[in-house]
Amino acid sequence: MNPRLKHRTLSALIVDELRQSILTGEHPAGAQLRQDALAEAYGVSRIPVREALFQLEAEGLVRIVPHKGAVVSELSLAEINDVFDLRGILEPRLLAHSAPLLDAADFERLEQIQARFSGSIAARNVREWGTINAEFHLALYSRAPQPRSQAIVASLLHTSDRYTRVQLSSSAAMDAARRQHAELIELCQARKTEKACRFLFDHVEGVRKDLLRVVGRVLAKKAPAESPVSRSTARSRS
Amino acid sequence: MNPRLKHRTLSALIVDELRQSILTGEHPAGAQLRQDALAEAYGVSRIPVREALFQLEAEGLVRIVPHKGAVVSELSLAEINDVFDLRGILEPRLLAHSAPLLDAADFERLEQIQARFSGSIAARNVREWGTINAEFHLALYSRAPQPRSQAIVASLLHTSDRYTRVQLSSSAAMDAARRQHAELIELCQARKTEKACRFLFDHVEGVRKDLLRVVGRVLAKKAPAESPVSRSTARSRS
DNA sequence: GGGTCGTATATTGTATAAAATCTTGAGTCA
DNA sequence: TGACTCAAGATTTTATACAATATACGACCC
Repeated sequence: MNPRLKHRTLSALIVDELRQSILTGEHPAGAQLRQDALAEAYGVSRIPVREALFQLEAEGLVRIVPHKGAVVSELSLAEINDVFDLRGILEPRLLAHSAPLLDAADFERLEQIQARFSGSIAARNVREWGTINAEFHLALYSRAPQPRSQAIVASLLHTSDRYTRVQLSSSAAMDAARRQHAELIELCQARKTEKACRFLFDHVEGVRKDLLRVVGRVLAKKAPAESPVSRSTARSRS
Repeated sequence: MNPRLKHRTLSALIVDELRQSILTGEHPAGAQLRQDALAEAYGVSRIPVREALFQLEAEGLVRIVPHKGAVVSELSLAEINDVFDLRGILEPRLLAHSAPLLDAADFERLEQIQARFSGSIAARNVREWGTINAEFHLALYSRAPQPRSQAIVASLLHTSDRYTRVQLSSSAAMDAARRQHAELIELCQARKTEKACRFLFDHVEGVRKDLLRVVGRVLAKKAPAESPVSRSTARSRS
Protein backbone atom coordinates (compact mmCIF):
# COMPACT_ATOMS: atom_id res chain seq x y z
CA MET A 1 0.00 0.00 0.00
CA ASN A 2 1.48 3.28 -1.06
CA PRO A 3 0.37 5.90 1.45
CA ARG A 4 1.07 8.63 -1.06
CA LEU A 5 -2.36 7.94 -2.47
CA LYS A 6 -3.92 9.56 0.55
CA HIS A 7 -1.22 12.17 1.13
CA ARG A 8 -0.23 14.75 -1.42
CA THR A 9 3.25 15.11 0.02
CA LEU A 10 5.67 13.18 2.17
CA SER A 11 5.48 15.89 4.81
CA ALA A 12 1.74 15.40 5.16
CA LEU A 13 2.27 11.67 5.53
CA ILE A 14 4.87 12.13 8.25
CA VAL A 15 2.56 14.53 10.06
CA ASP A 16 -0.08 11.83 10.32
CA GLU A 17 2.38 9.09 11.23
CA LEU A 18 4.07 11.18 13.88
CA ARG A 19 0.77 12.36 15.30
CA GLN A 20 -0.38 8.78 15.67
CA SER A 21 2.90 7.81 17.29
CA ILE A 22 2.45 10.57 19.85
CA LEU A 23 -1.23 9.87 20.44
CA THR A 24 -0.62 6.19 21.02
CA GLY A 25 2.11 7.00 23.51
CA GLU A 26 4.92 5.57 21.41
CA HIS A 27 6.57 8.91 21.97
CA PRO A 28 5.48 9.77 25.52
CA ALA A 29 5.14 13.29 26.87
CA GLY A 30 8.52 14.87 27.41
CA ALA A 31 10.33 12.64 24.92
CA GLN A 32 12.85 14.26 22.63
CA LEU A 33 12.19 13.93 18.91
CA ARG A 34 15.45 13.99 16.98
CA GLN A 35 15.05 14.80 13.32
CA ASP A 36 17.85 12.47 12.39
CA ALA A 37 16.36 9.45 14.11
CA LEU A 38 12.86 10.11 12.81
CA ALA A 39 14.12 10.58 9.27
CA GLU A 40 15.89 7.26 9.37
CA ALA A 41 12.94 5.51 11.01
CA TYR A 42 10.58 6.65 8.25
CA GLY A 43 13.14 6.24 5.51
CA VAL A 44 13.03 9.85 4.38
CA SER A 45 15.29 12.85 4.61
CA ARG A 46 15.14 15.38 7.42
CA ILE A 47 13.31 18.07 5.47
CA PRO A 48 9.83 16.45 5.54
CA VAL A 49 10.43 15.55 9.18
CA ARG A 50 11.21 19.17 10.04
CA GLU A 51 8.08 20.41 8.31
CA ALA A 52 6.00 17.78 10.04
CA LEU A 53 7.38 18.86 13.41
CA PHE A 54 6.49 22.49 12.71
CA GLN A 55 2.98 21.46 11.79
CA LEU A 56 2.62 19.45 14.96
CA GLU A 57 3.88 22.40 16.96
CA ALA A 58 1.07 24.50 15.50
CA GLU A 59 -1.31 21.77 16.64
CA GLY A 60 0.18 21.94 20.11
CA LEU A 61 1.49 18.38 20.24
CA VAL A 62 5.16 19.25 20.34
CA ARG A 63 7.19 22.18 21.54
CA ILE A 64 10.16 23.34 19.49
CA VAL A 65 13.07 25.28 20.93
CA PRO A 66 15.33 26.74 18.24
CA HIS A 67 18.63 24.91 17.90
CA LYS A 68 17.63 22.54 20.64
CA GLY A 69 14.96 20.40 19.08
CA ALA A 70 11.43 19.19 19.57
CA VAL A 71 9.92 17.53 22.62
CA VAL A 72 6.47 16.02 23.00
CA SER A 73 4.46 18.56 24.95
CA GLU A 74 3.39 17.67 28.47
CA LEU A 75 -0.16 16.87 29.44
CA SER A 76 -1.62 19.11 32.10
CA LEU A 77 -4.82 19.33 34.04
CA ALA A 78 -5.01 23.05 33.30
CA GLU A 79 -4.98 22.39 29.58
CA ILE A 80 -7.55 19.62 29.80
CA ASN A 81 -9.98 21.93 31.50
CA ASP A 82 -9.13 24.78 29.19
CA VAL A 83 -9.68 22.66 26.10
CA PHE A 84 -12.98 21.27 27.31
CA ASP A 85 -14.18 24.68 28.48
CA LEU A 86 -13.46 25.97 25.00
CA ARG A 87 -15.23 23.05 23.38
CA GLY A 88 -18.23 23.62 25.61
CA ILE A 89 -18.36 27.22 24.50
CA LEU A 90 -17.51 26.97 20.83
CA GLU A 91 -19.13 23.75 19.69
CA PRO A 92 -22.72 24.56 20.71
CA ARG A 93 -22.24 27.99 19.19
CA LEU A 94 -21.20 26.43 15.89
CA LEU A 95 -24.02 23.93 16.00
CA ALA A 96 -26.56 26.69 16.55
CA HIS A 97 -25.49 28.27 13.27
CA SER A 98 -24.95 25.08 11.33
CA ALA A 99 -27.83 22.80 12.35
CA PRO A 100 -30.62 24.74 10.61
CA LEU A 101 -28.64 24.60 7.36
CA LEU A 102 -27.88 20.89 7.29
CA ASP A 103 -29.45 19.20 4.29
CA ALA A 104 -30.20 15.62 3.27
CA ALA A 105 -26.71 15.05 1.91
CA ASP A 106 -25.19 16.22 5.16
CA PHE A 107 -27.32 13.86 7.20
CA GLU A 108 -26.42 10.98 4.93
CA ARG A 109 -22.75 11.79 5.46
CA LEU A 110 -23.30 11.87 9.21
CA GLU A 111 -24.92 8.45 9.07
CA GLN A 112 -22.00 7.07 7.12
CA ILE A 113 -19.63 8.38 9.77
CA GLN A 114 -21.78 6.78 12.43
CA ALA A 115 -21.51 3.46 10.64
CA ARG A 116 -17.73 3.62 10.56
CA PHE A 117 -17.89 4.69 14.19
CA SER A 118 -19.70 1.51 15.14
CA GLY A 119 -17.20 -0.50 13.18
CA SER A 120 -14.22 0.93 14.99
CA ILE A 121 -15.90 0.34 18.34
CA ALA A 122 -16.54 -3.30 17.47
CA ALA A 123 -12.93 -3.66 16.39
CA ARG A 124 -11.69 -1.95 19.57
CA ASN A 125 -9.79 0.35 17.26
CA VAL A 126 -9.13 3.32 19.52
CA ARG A 127 -6.90 4.96 16.97
CA GLU A 128 -9.63 5.19 14.36
CA TRP A 129 -12.21 6.05 16.96
CA GLY A 130 -10.62 9.38 17.77
CA THR A 131 -10.30 10.60 14.21
CA ILE A 132 -13.81 9.47 13.31
CA ASN A 133 -15.13 11.21 16.41
CA ALA A 134 -13.50 14.46 15.28
CA GLU A 135 -14.86 13.93 11.78
CA PHE A 136 -18.36 13.57 13.13
CA HIS A 137 -18.25 16.74 15.18
CA LEU A 138 -16.81 18.76 12.33
CA ALA A 139 -19.43 17.45 9.94
CA LEU A 140 -22.10 18.71 12.32
CA TYR A 141 -20.67 22.22 12.12
CA SER A 142 -19.76 22.21 8.46
CA ARG A 143 -22.54 24.60 7.43
CA ALA A 144 -21.72 27.28 9.98
CA PRO A 145 -20.47 30.47 8.29
CA GLN A 146 -17.55 30.66 10.76
CA PRO A 147 -14.41 29.25 9.20
CA ARG A 148 -12.07 30.39 11.91
CA SER A 149 -14.15 28.84 14.65
CA GLN A 150 -14.24 25.60 12.72
CA ALA A 151 -10.46 25.56 12.43
CA ILE A 152 -10.07 26.19 16.14
CA VAL A 153 -12.51 23.45 17.08
CA ALA A 154 -10.74 21.06 14.74
CA SER A 155 -7.52 21.60 16.62
CA LEU A 156 -9.29 21.29 19.97
CA LEU A 157 -10.69 17.95 18.86
CA HIS A 158 -7.20 16.79 17.99
CA THR A 159 -6.04 17.68 21.46
CA SER A 160 -9.03 16.02 23.08
CA ASP A 161 -8.21 12.91 21.12
CA ARG A 162 -4.75 12.88 22.61
CA TYR A 163 -6.09 13.05 26.13
CA THR A 164 -8.72 10.44 25.43
CA ARG A 165 -6.02 7.99 24.45
CA VAL A 166 -4.21 8.02 27.78
CA GLN A 167 -7.15 6.34 29.35
CA LEU A 168 -7.80 3.00 27.76
CA SER A 169 -11.07 4.34 26.46
CA SER A 170 -13.43 1.71 27.73
CA SER A 171 -15.65 0.52 24.93
CA ALA A 172 -18.55 1.35 27.19
CA ALA A 173 -17.61 5.03 27.03
CA MET A 174 -17.10 4.83 23.29
CA ASP A 175 -20.52 3.30 22.85
CA ALA A 176 -22.12 5.94 25.05
CA ALA A 177 -20.60 8.57 22.77
CA ARG A 178 -22.00 6.77 19.74
CA ARG A 179 -25.50 6.75 21.17
CA GLN A 180 -25.26 10.43 22.01
CA HIS A 181 -24.15 11.17 18.48
CA ALA A 182 -27.18 9.36 17.17
CA GLU A 183 -29.38 11.45 19.43
CA LEU A 184 -27.67 14.59 18.09
CA ILE A 185 -28.46 13.61 14.53
CA GLU A 186 -32.09 13.06 15.39
CA LEU A 187 -32.41 16.40 17.16
CA CYS A 188 -30.87 18.22 14.24
CA GLN A 189 -33.07 16.45 11.73
CA ALA A 190 -36.11 17.44 13.79
CA ARG A 191 -34.76 21.01 13.71
CA LYS A 192 -34.75 21.14 17.47
CA THR A 193 -31.64 23.28 17.38
CA GLU A 194 -31.85 24.72 20.88
CA LYS A 195 -32.21 21.31 22.42
CA ALA A 196 -29.44 19.88 20.25
CA CYS A 197 -27.06 22.58 21.47
CA ARG A 198 -27.81 21.86 25.10
CA PHE A 199 -27.44 18.15 24.47
CA LEU A 200 -24.13 18.75 22.74
CA PHE A 201 -22.88 20.76 25.69
CA ASP A 202 -23.77 17.95 28.06
CA HIS A 203 -22.10 15.47 25.72
CA VAL A 204 -18.83 17.40 25.84
CA GLU A 205 -19.06 17.77 29.61
CA GLY A 206 -19.68 14.05 29.93
CA VAL A 207 -16.52 13.23 28.00
CA ARG A 208 -14.60 15.65 30.19
CA LYS A 209 -15.83 14.05 33.38
CA ASP A 210 -15.01 10.55 32.15
CA LEU A 211 -11.59 11.77 31.22
CA LEU A 212 -10.86 13.57 34.47
CA ARG A 213 -11.84 10.55 36.47
CA VAL A 214 -9.16 8.44 34.79
CA VAL A 215 -6.55 11.03 33.90
CA GLY A 216 -6.64 12.92 37.16
CA ARG A 217 -4.88 10.14 38.97
CA VAL A 218 -2.38 9.55 36.20
CA LEU A 219 -1.29 13.16 36.24
CA ALA A 220 -1.38 13.31 40.02
CA LYS A 221 1.16 10.52 40.14
CA LYS A 222 3.50 12.31 37.78
CA ALA A 223 3.23 15.68 39.56
CA PRO A 224 1.87 15.00 43.02
CA ALA A 225 2.30 18.55 44.29
CA GLU A 226 0.47 20.22 41.42
CA SER A 227 -1.80 22.96 42.65
CA PRO A 228 -5.44 22.02 42.27
CA VAL A 229 -6.60 23.87 39.20
CA SER A 230 -9.99 25.39 39.71
CA ARG A 231 -12.41 23.65 37.45
CA SER A 232 -13.34 26.80 35.59
CA THR A 233 -16.83 26.48 34.23
CA ALA A 234 -17.87 27.36 30.74
CA ARG A 235 -20.59 29.64 31.96
CA SER A 236 -18.45 32.08 33.85
CA ARG A 237 -19.66 35.02 31.83
CA SER A 238 -23.40 34.46 31.76
CA MET B 1 21.95 45.86 11.78
CA ASN B 2 21.98 42.14 12.04
CA PRO B 3 18.37 41.02 12.51
CA ARG B 4 19.58 37.67 13.81
CA LEU B 5 19.96 39.34 17.18
CA LYS B 6 16.21 39.42 17.57
CA HIS B 7 15.49 36.16 15.73
CA ARG B 8 16.96 32.84 16.69
CA THR B 9 16.68 31.48 13.17
CA LEU B 10 16.38 32.76 9.65
CA SER B 11 12.97 31.15 9.34
CA ALA B 12 11.68 33.19 12.25
CA LEU B 13 13.02 36.33 10.66
CA ILE B 14 11.35 35.61 7.35
CA VAL B 15 8.08 34.90 9.15
CA ASP B 16 8.09 38.39 10.60
CA GLU B 17 9.20 40.05 7.38
CA LEU B 18 6.62 38.24 5.31
CA ARG B 19 3.87 38.89 7.82
CA GLN B 20 4.61 42.59 7.71
CA SER B 21 4.65 42.55 3.93
CA ILE B 22 1.23 40.96 3.91
CA LEU B 23 -0.21 43.19 6.62
CA THR B 24 0.96 46.35 4.88
CA GLY B 25 -0.62 45.20 1.67
CA GLU B 26 2.66 44.79 -0.19
CA HIS B 27 1.38 41.33 -1.01
CA PRO B 28 -2.37 41.92 -1.42
CA ALA B 29 -5.03 39.32 -0.82
CA GLY B 30 -5.04 36.70 -3.55
CA ALA B 31 -1.45 37.32 -4.57
CA GLN B 32 0.70 34.28 -5.30
CA LEU B 33 3.82 33.87 -3.20
CA ARG B 34 6.48 32.03 -5.15
CA GLN B 35 9.16 30.51 -2.99
CA ASP B 36 11.81 31.18 -5.57
CA ALA B 37 11.07 34.88 -5.82
CA LEU B 38 10.80 35.36 -2.08
CA ALA B 39 14.06 33.50 -1.47
CA GLU B 40 15.86 35.75 -3.92
CA ALA B 41 14.23 38.87 -2.52
CA TYR B 42 15.38 38.08 1.00
CA GLY B 43 18.72 36.71 -0.10
CA VAL B 44 18.24 33.28 1.44
CA SER B 45 17.54 29.79 0.18
CA ARG B 46 14.05 28.41 -0.26
CA ILE B 47 14.06 26.28 2.88
CA PRO B 48 13.54 29.11 5.40
CA VAL B 49 10.97 30.62 3.05
CA ARG B 50 9.04 27.36 2.94
CA GLU B 51 9.01 27.06 6.70
CA ALA B 52 7.89 30.67 7.05
CA LEU B 53 5.03 30.02 4.66
CA PHE B 54 3.91 27.01 6.68
CA GLN B 55 3.97 29.07 9.83
CA LEU B 56 1.93 31.82 8.21
CA GLU B 57 -0.55 29.24 7.02
CA ALA B 58 -1.03 28.13 10.62
CA GLU B 59 -1.69 31.78 11.46
CA GLY B 60 -4.26 31.94 8.68
CA LEU B 61 -2.52 34.57 6.59
CA VAL B 62 -1.79 32.37 3.59
CA ARG B 63 -3.32 29.29 2.08
CA ILE B 64 -1.06 26.55 0.74
CA VAL B 65 -2.14 24.04 -1.87
CA PRO B 66 0.32 21.17 -2.32
CA HIS B 67 2.32 21.39 -5.52
CA LYS B 68 0.57 24.62 -6.41
CA GLY B 69 1.95 27.09 -3.97
CA ALA B 70 0.91 29.72 -1.47
CA VAL B 71 -1.54 32.57 -1.94
CA VAL B 72 -2.36 35.38 0.46
CA SER B 73 -5.70 34.43 1.99
CA GLU B 74 -8.69 36.55 1.12
CA LEU B 75 -10.36 38.90 3.55
CA SER B 76 -14.00 38.15 4.16
CA LEU B 77 -16.83 39.71 6.11
CA ALA B 78 -17.68 36.31 7.53
CA GLU B 79 -14.22 35.94 8.99
CA ILE B 80 -14.18 39.45 10.42
CA ASN B 81 -17.37 38.78 12.31
CA ASP B 82 -16.21 35.35 13.34
CA VAL B 83 -12.92 36.66 14.68
CA PHE B 84 -14.52 39.48 16.62
CA ASP B 85 -17.25 37.23 17.96
CA LEU B 86 -14.55 34.93 19.24
CA ARG B 87 -12.60 37.79 20.76
CA GLY B 88 -15.76 39.04 22.46
CA ILE B 89 -16.25 35.61 23.98
CA LEU B 90 -12.72 34.58 24.84
CA GLU B 91 -11.05 37.78 25.93
CA PRO B 92 -13.44 38.73 28.75
CA ARG B 93 -13.31 35.12 29.88
CA LEU B 94 -9.53 35.26 30.09
CA LEU B 95 -9.60 38.61 31.84
CA ALA B 96 -12.01 37.29 34.45
CA HIS B 97 -9.46 34.65 35.40
CA SER B 98 -6.36 36.79 35.03
CA ALA B 99 -7.32 40.18 36.46
CA PRO B 100 -7.52 39.13 40.12
CA LEU B 101 -4.03 37.66 39.86
CA LEU B 102 -2.25 40.64 38.30
CA ASP B 103 0.46 41.99 40.58
CA ALA B 104 2.47 45.20 40.77
CA ALA B 105 5.05 44.00 38.26
CA ASP B 106 2.31 43.19 35.77
CA PHE B 107 0.77 46.63 36.08
CA GLU B 108 4.12 48.25 35.60
CA ARG B 109 4.59 46.25 32.44
CA LEU B 110 1.18 47.31 31.21
CA GLU B 111 2.08 50.95 31.83
CA GLN B 112 5.28 50.53 29.85
CA ILE B 113 3.29 49.11 26.96
CA GLN B 114 0.91 52.04 27.20
CA ALA B 115 3.85 54.43 26.93
CA ARG B 116 5.10 52.78 23.75
CA PHE B 117 1.53 52.80 22.53
CA SER B 118 1.33 56.59 22.85
CA GLY B 119 4.65 56.87 21.08
CA SER B 120 3.53 54.90 18.08
CA ILE B 121 0.34 56.91 17.85
CA ALA B 122 2.26 60.18 17.88
CA ALA B 123 4.53 58.80 15.18
CA ARG B 124 1.56 57.59 13.13
CA ASN B 125 3.28 54.22 13.11
CA VAL B 126 0.43 51.91 12.28
CA ARG B 127 2.73 48.94 11.92
CA GLU B 128 3.96 49.17 15.50
CA TRP B 129 0.53 50.07 16.77
CA GLY B 130 -0.92 46.70 15.86
CA THR B 131 1.76 44.60 17.51
CA ILE B 132 1.78 46.76 20.64
CA ASN B 133 -1.99 46.50 20.83
CA ALA B 134 -1.74 42.71 20.76
CA GLU B 135 1.01 42.83 23.35
CA PHE B 136 -1.20 44.86 25.68
CA HIS B 137 -4.15 42.52 25.45
CA LEU B 138 -2.01 39.44 26.01
CA ALA B 139 -0.33 41.04 29.01
CA LEU B 140 -3.77 41.56 30.53
CA TYR B 141 -4.48 37.84 30.26
CA SER B 142 -1.03 36.57 31.15
CA ARG B 143 -2.03 35.30 34.59
CA ALA B 144 -4.97 33.24 33.41
CA PRO B 145 -4.35 29.49 33.87
CA GLN B 146 -5.55 28.81 30.33
CA PRO B 147 -2.61 28.42 27.98
CA ARG B 148 -4.59 27.17 25.04
CA SER B 149 -7.03 30.07 25.21
CA GLN B 150 -4.14 32.48 25.34
CA ALA B 151 -2.60 30.97 22.23
CA ILE B 152 -5.90 31.19 20.38
CA VAL B 153 -6.45 34.81 21.35
CA ALA B 154 -2.91 35.64 20.29
CA SER B 155 -3.65 34.36 16.83
CA LEU B 156 -6.99 36.18 16.74
CA LEU B 157 -5.21 39.41 17.61
CA HIS B 158 -2.84 38.83 14.71
CA THR B 159 -5.77 38.47 12.38
CA SER B 160 -7.51 41.52 13.79
CA ASP B 161 -4.33 43.46 13.16
CA ARG B 162 -4.44 42.51 9.54
CA TYR B 163 -7.97 43.77 9.14
CA THR B 164 -7.22 46.93 11.05
CA ARG B 165 -4.52 47.78 8.55
CA VAL B 166 -6.77 47.88 5.52
CA GLN B 167 -8.41 50.93 6.89
CA LEU B 168 -5.93 53.73 7.39
CA SER B 169 -6.52 53.47 11.11
CA SER B 170 -7.43 57.05 11.90
CA SER B 171 -5.30 58.29 14.75
CA ALA B 172 -8.55 59.26 16.43
CA ALA B 173 -9.53 55.61 16.62
CA MET B 174 -6.07 54.64 17.81
CA ASP B 175 -6.23 57.23 20.56
CA ALA B 176 -9.69 56.06 21.62
CA ALA B 177 -8.25 52.57 22.00
CA ARG B 178 -5.42 53.94 24.10
CA ARG B 179 -7.82 55.70 26.47
CA GLN B 180 -9.91 52.56 26.81
CA HIS B 181 -6.80 50.58 27.61
CA ALA B 182 -5.99 53.06 30.37
CA GLU B 183 -9.47 52.61 31.75
CA LEU B 184 -8.98 48.84 31.68
CA ILE B 185 -5.80 49.11 33.71
CA GLU B 186 -7.56 51.25 36.31
CA LEU B 187 -10.50 48.86 36.61
CA CYS B 188 -8.17 45.90 37.07
CA GLN B 189 -6.07 47.70 39.65
CA ALA B 190 -9.26 48.54 41.56
CA ARG B 191 -10.12 44.82 41.34
CA LYS B 192 -13.42 45.63 39.66
CA THR B 193 -13.12 42.51 37.57
CA GLU B 194 -16.74 42.20 36.53
CA LYS B 195 -16.84 45.75 35.30
CA ALA B 196 -13.50 45.38 33.56
CA CYS B 197 -14.79 42.37 31.63
CA ARG B 198 -17.87 44.21 30.46
CA PHE B 199 -15.75 47.19 29.49
CA LEU B 200 -13.39 44.93 27.58
CA PHE B 201 -16.29 43.39 25.69
CA ASP B 202 -17.50 46.83 24.68
CA HIS B 203 -13.97 47.77 23.67
CA VAL B 204 -13.73 44.83 21.31
CA GLU B 205 -17.17 45.53 19.90
CA GLY B 206 -16.20 49.16 19.35
CA VAL B 207 -13.18 48.15 17.30
CA ARG B 208 -15.35 45.81 15.27
CA LYS B 209 -17.87 48.52 14.48
CA ASP B 210 -15.17 50.99 13.46
CA LEU B 211 -13.69 48.34 11.26
CA LEU B 212 -16.93 47.27 9.62
CA ARG B 213 -17.81 50.86 8.78
CA VAL B 214 -14.65 51.22 6.73
CA VAL B 215 -14.02 47.69 5.56
CA GLY B 216 -17.59 46.87 4.63
CA ARG B 217 -17.45 49.09 1.60
CA VAL B 218 -14.00 47.93 0.56
CA LEU B 219 -15.10 44.34 0.51
CA ALA B 220 -18.44 45.20 -1.08
CA LYS B 221 -16.57 46.68 -4.02
CA LYS B 222 -14.50 43.58 -4.51
CA ALA B 223 -17.43 41.14 -4.21
CA PRO B 224 -20.58 43.14 -4.84
CA ALA B 225 -22.93 40.16 -4.84
CA GLU B 226 -21.69 38.67 -1.59
CA SER B 227 -24.55 37.39 0.49
CA PRO B 228 -25.11 39.56 3.56
CA VAL B 229 -23.58 37.59 6.39
CA SER B 230 -25.75 37.69 9.44
CA ARG B 231 -23.96 39.65 12.11
CA SER B 232 -23.93 36.80 14.56
CA THR B 233 -23.79 38.12 18.07
CA ALA B 234 -21.53 36.85 20.78
CA ARG B 235 -24.44 36.29 23.12
CA SER B 236 -26.29 33.80 21.00
CA ARG B 237 -26.13 31.12 23.65
CA SER B 238 -27.05 33.05 26.76
C1' DG C 1 -14.56 20.65 -35.08
C1' DG C 2 -14.25 18.79 -30.46
C1' DG C 3 -11.96 16.21 -27.32
C1' DT C 4 -8.14 13.66 -25.44
C1' DC C 5 -3.59 12.58 -24.91
C1' DG C 6 1.20 13.71 -24.46
C1' DT C 7 5.08 16.82 -24.08
C1' DA C 8 7.41 21.28 -22.47
C1' DT C 9 8.00 24.40 -18.90
C1' DA C 10 7.56 26.30 -14.49
C1' DT C 11 7.08 25.51 -9.70
C1' DT C 12 7.07 22.93 -5.73
C1' DG C 13 8.85 18.88 -2.92
C1' DT C 14 12.82 16.06 -1.30
C1' DA C 15 17.62 14.47 -0.73
C1' DT C 16 22.28 15.40 0.24
C1' DA C 17 25.84 18.18 2.08
C1' DA C 18 27.75 22.22 4.33
C1' DA C 19 27.39 25.84 8.04
C1' DA C 20 25.91 27.46 12.48
C1' DT C 21 24.58 26.67 17.14
C1' DC C 22 24.27 24.46 21.50
C1' DT C 23 25.87 21.13 25.02
C1' DT C 24 29.33 18.72 27.52
C1' DG C 25 33.43 17.82 29.66
C1' DA C 26 38.33 18.29 30.41
C1' DG C 27 41.63 21.30 31.71
C1' DT C 28 43.44 25.55 33.77
C1' DC C 29 43.77 29.22 36.91
C1' DA C 30 42.50 31.85 41.02
C1' DT D 1 37.60 23.57 45.82
C1' DG D 2 35.27 26.39 42.66
C1' DA D 3 34.57 28.82 38.51
C1' DC D 4 35.87 29.84 34.00
C1' DT D 5 37.68 28.82 29.10
C1' DC D 6 37.55 26.45 25.20
C1' DA D 7 37.53 22.62 22.19
C1' DA D 8 35.00 18.27 20.64
C1' DG D 9 30.82 16.20 19.65
C1' DA D 10 26.07 16.12 18.62
C1' DT D 11 22.10 18.41 16.69
C1' DT D 12 19.77 21.71 14.34
C1' DT D 13 19.57 25.04 10.55
C1' DT D 14 20.53 26.51 5.85
C1' DA D 15 22.28 25.98 1.10
C1' DT D 16 22.63 23.53 -3.14
C1' DA D 17 21.17 20.03 -6.31
C1' DC D 18 17.95 16.77 -7.94
C1' DA D 19 13.23 14.66 -8.43
C1' DA D 20 8.24 14.92 -8.65
C1' DT D 21 4.11 17.28 -9.78
C1' DA D 22 0.92 20.51 -11.99
C1' DT D 23 -0.32 23.64 -15.76
C1' DA D 24 -0.42 25.10 -20.60
C1' DC D 25 -0.26 24.26 -25.17
C1' DG D 26 -0.10 21.74 -29.32
C1' DA D 27 -0.54 17.35 -31.90
C1' DC D 28 -3.34 13.68 -32.89
C1' DC D 29 -7.41 10.74 -33.12
C1' DC D 30 -12.44 10.31 -33.40
